[in-house]
Amino acid sequence: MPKAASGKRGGKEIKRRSKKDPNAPKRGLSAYMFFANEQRENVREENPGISFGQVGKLLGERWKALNDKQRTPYEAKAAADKKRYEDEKQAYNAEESS
DNA sequence: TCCATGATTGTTGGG
DNA sequence: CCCAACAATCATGGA
Repeated sequence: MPKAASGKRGGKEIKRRSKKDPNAPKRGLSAYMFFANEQRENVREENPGISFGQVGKLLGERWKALNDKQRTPYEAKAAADKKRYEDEKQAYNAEESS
């Protein structure tokens, strides 16, 4: 029964679905997004010519290689971005009432 | 009330 | 143009 295993996010069958809502209040970015934004340059700089597969995986590895304190700045960004989403959500809620 | 799921975010690089 | 691993997220809804 491939239906998630309770607490843990079960699988990895993720497939982005364009938009399903009218104004689609997109969520905020994730800490990893901000981390990638900065590391992408660094990682790619140390590995010039590597494909995304290498960068992507490598990126994720060092992402966790950081300490919670190091992720803080990224998480902070994610939190700020989330707020951004809240705003969209509000507009979405307001507009929703036709 | 609680859980789970879905939708989304961004990187690179290529078919 | 879209997807692919990588990670987080976290708000919403369905029971």
